[in-house]
Amino acid sequence: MPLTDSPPSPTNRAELRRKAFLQAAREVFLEQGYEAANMSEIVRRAGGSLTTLYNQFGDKKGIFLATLDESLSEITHAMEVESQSHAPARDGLTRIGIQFVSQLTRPDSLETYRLIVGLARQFPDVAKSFSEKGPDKVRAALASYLMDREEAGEISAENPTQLASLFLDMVRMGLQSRALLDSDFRPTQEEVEATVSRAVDIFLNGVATRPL
Amino acid sequence: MPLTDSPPSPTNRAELRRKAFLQAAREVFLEQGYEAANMSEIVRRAGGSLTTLYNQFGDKKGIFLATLDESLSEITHAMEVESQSHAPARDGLTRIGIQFVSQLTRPDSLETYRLIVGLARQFPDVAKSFSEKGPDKVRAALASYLMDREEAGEISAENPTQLASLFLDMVRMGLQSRALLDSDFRPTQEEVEATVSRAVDIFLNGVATRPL
DNA sequence: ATTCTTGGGTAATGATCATTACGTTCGGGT
DNA sequence: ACCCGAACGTAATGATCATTACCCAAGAAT
Repeated sequence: MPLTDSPPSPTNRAELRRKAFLQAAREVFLEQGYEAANMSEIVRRAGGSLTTLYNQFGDKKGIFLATLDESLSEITHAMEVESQSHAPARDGLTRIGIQFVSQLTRPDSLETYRLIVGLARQFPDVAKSFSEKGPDKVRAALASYLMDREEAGEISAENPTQLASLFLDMVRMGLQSRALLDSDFRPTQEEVEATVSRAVDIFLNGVATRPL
Repeated sequence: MPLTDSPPSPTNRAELRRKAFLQAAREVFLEQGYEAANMSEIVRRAGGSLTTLYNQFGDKKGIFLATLDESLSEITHAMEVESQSHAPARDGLTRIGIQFVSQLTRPDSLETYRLIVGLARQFPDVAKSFSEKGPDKVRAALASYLMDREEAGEISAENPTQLASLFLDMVRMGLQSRALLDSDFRPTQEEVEATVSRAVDIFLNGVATRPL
């Protein structure tokens, strides 16, 4: 287990190696997938040697989990929703939606998600930890914002968590599911905004021309 | 290319073999994933021999594509949406939604989807063909139903296709995304109905207590 | 300077398959 | 009963790795 204290000037050699390995491994896993990824390729890109790689991470699964951890914390961190806001519903939802979708359709978020979904059977713990750190957190944050808006009398939110899920799925999946299946597709900022704005419309007011 | 005519009584031997291979291959691919799937294991389960397997399908990718085709047509066929219906919006949407979600959360639909998503980078053509045969078809069917409902004056549907996507994503993803990450999760009929009914409510009337 | 530890480079080692080759057997058409 | 092509079963063949062994260099500590 790496200690955080190190001699002042000569920055921990091992630490540098580790960073380089993680960076390279992440590239390789995202590009090739878990099975197809080649340990030697990682070393080729990171420099260093197979020996060191194995000493630091144990085995292939070990280094894979380590890279996932890094990717996850990066993604989920960038998603710390601004749900403390007391902005009016339309504004707040739009802002949150755009933030959320932009984050999820970044190429490496997508690739990471592909990996996790593909391996959910093999590594259930990874998938679970992802759910908790990512989706669950965002949903909870949005739910609390919705409750705030209900108190303001703008909306009716009996079941805020379920409602939050519905909204997130709505803004998210149009673009994400397309992107998941077509790895060349990358939505523009305008597309993101248009999708979100349409979703917010429907979420708030529905499509009925009269109560149905 | 296999001809469809065969001697009346002695049902085409090759045809039987083919069915058995496809069935076994599908099991193996869904259980193990593409890379990990073992050709000999397929033969072990199907009976017959490696030689015959290769003669019928060419190579591993070939038999994989063949099984995918079968899975897809099975799924989409079962979903030949009752979009010809002229039922009132709430009824029609509810029925379509339930049908759709039940279908997609079946274990082998989920596993098939996992496989395709995981391989989208490696075999873009597979992912594309899946999109066309599956999602695109369903979306189009729903869009036409929405237009019908617009003519009936029940809803306003400027952009029916986009609207269809939003609705489908809404009903679908709550359960599907949970199931994708947790391979043990299987929604009950009640959960499906509750989710869909809530989604239909919001889709039709929104959550706003007054126009926003 | 010398030992000691850790990382580097290269080449085993051992598995695990996809894919093919080969000699045998079987069914059914004559 | 005889023949032919299609299946069988088994065992190559050849790749491709994960993982390990070995031996050498360099830096730190003594």
